[in-house]
Amino acid sequence: MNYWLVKSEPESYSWEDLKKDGRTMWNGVRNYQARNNLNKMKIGDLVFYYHSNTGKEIVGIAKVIKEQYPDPTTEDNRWVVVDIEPYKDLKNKVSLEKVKSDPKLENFKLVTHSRLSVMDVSKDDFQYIVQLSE
DNA sequence: GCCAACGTTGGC
DNA sequence: GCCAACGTTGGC
Repeated sequence: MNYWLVKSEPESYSWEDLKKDGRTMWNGVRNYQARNNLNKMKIGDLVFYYHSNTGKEIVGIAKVIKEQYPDPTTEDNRWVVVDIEPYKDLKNKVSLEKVKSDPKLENFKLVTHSRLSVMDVSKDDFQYIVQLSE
């Protein structure tokens, strides 16, 4: 079981949209590092859902329900998608500000690789952030 | 809305 | 293979 974090601008597709839809295809990734992470996702993996730009906070946890397949929104076969569904709301959202100010999370990729849109999260960090949200 | 950081592209 | 130019992301 692995843990991940994906970013989305709530203006284009928010956590609420995902809950309304029940599931979604995570398309639009056009970055190799992010794509490589999509490739590694397995059914059942848990994924933090982060709102970038507006909110700048982790708002929920999604679950991988379909592993990588070619992105149908492009002819370019380099890119893949996965399907996710909402798994859990975070009781208390965890803001970027909080993540940044927490010395335990100084190596969290959200801070150190701020432009990466799909990143892996260590089990320790995942559990720690879940704790922060309770 | 600006701009820094970073990734990609293409000319040489 | 280098690097300048350009495009995109995301915090502020």
